[in-house]
Amino acid sequence: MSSNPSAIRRPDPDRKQRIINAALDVIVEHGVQGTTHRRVAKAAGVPLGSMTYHFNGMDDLLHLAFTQVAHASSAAFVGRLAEAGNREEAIQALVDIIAGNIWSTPRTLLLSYELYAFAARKPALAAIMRDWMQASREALGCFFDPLTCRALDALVEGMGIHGSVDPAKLDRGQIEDIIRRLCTPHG
Amino acid sequence: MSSNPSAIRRPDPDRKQRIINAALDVIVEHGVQGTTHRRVAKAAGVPLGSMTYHFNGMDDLLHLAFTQVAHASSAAFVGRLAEAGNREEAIQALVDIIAGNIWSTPRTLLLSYELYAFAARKPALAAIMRDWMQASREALGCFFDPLTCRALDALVEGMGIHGSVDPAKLDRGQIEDIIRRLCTPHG
DNA sequence: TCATCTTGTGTACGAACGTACACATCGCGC
DNA sequence: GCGCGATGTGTACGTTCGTACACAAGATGA
Repeated sequence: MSSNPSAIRRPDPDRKQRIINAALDVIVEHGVQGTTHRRVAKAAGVPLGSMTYHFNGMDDLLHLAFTQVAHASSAAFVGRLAEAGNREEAIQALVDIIAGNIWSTPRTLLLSYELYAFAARKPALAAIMRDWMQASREALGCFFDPLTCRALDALVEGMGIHGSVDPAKLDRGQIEDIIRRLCTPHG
Repeated sequence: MSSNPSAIRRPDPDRKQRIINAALDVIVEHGVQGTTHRRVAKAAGVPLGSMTYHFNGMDDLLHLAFTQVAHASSAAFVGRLAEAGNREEAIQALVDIIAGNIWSTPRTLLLSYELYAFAARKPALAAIMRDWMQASREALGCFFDPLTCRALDALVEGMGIHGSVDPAKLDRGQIEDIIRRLCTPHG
C-alpha cells in the first residue's frame, strides 16, 4: 500500500526542534543507551523517515541535543548570576543555584551525567563543555578573583551532584556558610 | 558439527570476575550504550554462552561492574585519607586526591559519569552511591566537622570533573589554598 | 497547464542483538 | 568402572535496530 491517504505532508518548520526536544525526553527516560531513532520518532510524533531526513545519523542528533543542554544550562547559570549587582547578591545567587531551583533539577542533572559521559568520547562536545565552563567562570569573574571562580564553579558542580544523591539536604544557611568560606581570602 | 574438539571445558574459577573486568573495559571504550554481551564476551575471551550462564542479563552484569567501581573508588579515597594522622596530613591527602594521581584518572572519571547516569535509573545503585559517599564523609569526619566534610567531599567531586575538562590545570599550591579556605571556620 | 524541484514518507533489508536450549564434558559418590 | 548432577558451550530464533530508497505531494516558474 504505497498510496497511504494518511500520509499528507504538512508544512512543519519546527519539526527539527521538536525532534530534538523529544530526543532529550527519551534520553531522560531510557538513557543514551536506549535512545533509538524509532523511539524518538514515536515520542516526537513523526514518521521514522523524518529521522534520516533531518539528521545525519543518531550521533548527529545526540550532538545537537546535548549542545542545546549545555547552552541552556549555561544560560540558566549566567542568567541568574547576571541579576546580581555586587558580591553579596552574587553569593545569594550561588545559594539559589545550588539549592536547586535554578539549575540542579533532577532532569538537568541526569542530562548532565549523560552529557559528561558522551562528551568524554566526542572531542567536539568536550569543546562545548569547555565553552560552557568558561562562560560560567567569566560570569563569576565579575565578582571574584580567578582562583575563587574555579573553586566556586567546582563547588556548584559537586554540591549539585551530591545533593541529588544525599537524602539529607543542606539548608540555605549552611550553603551560604560554605560559599563564604571560599570567598574569604586565605587566612 | 556439534562435537567441536576446541570446546574443551576448562575449570576457570575467576571467569566471572574476568568478565566483569572486561565489561568495564568495554564500557570505557564504547559507553554503556555500546556494551553488549557479544562485545564483552570477546573482550574477556569467553564464549557467548558464558554471559547468560554467569549473569542474569546485561543489567545484572552492569550492576555488578558498577558496584565494583564504586567500591574501588571508595577504597582509594578512604585508603589515601587513612594514611593521614592529623588535619595537616589530611589536607595533603586531599591535595593528592584532587591533583589526580589517586582518584581522578580519566578512566575512573569516565566510569563515574557512566555510573551516575546508570544509577539515576536504578535505585539499587543509587543506594550503593550513598554508601560510597557516606564512607568518604566518615573518613573525612576524623579530621573535620560534618559541614566541612560535605563541602570538601563536593569540592573533590567538582574539581575532579572540571579538572578533566579544563585545559589549564591548577597546581598543588592553588588546590591547597582552596582546601584551606574551606577548612577555616567561617570569618 | 504542466514540467520540475523541494520536501517528506512508508517500507524493506541486512546486521546485530538478547536469550533459550540441546548438548558436551568434568568431578564424584558408589 | 560408572551413572549422574553440575558446569560450561555452540547455535539458532525472533526481535529490533539503522539506513537506503522509491515514491507521493505541495510549491514554483514559464
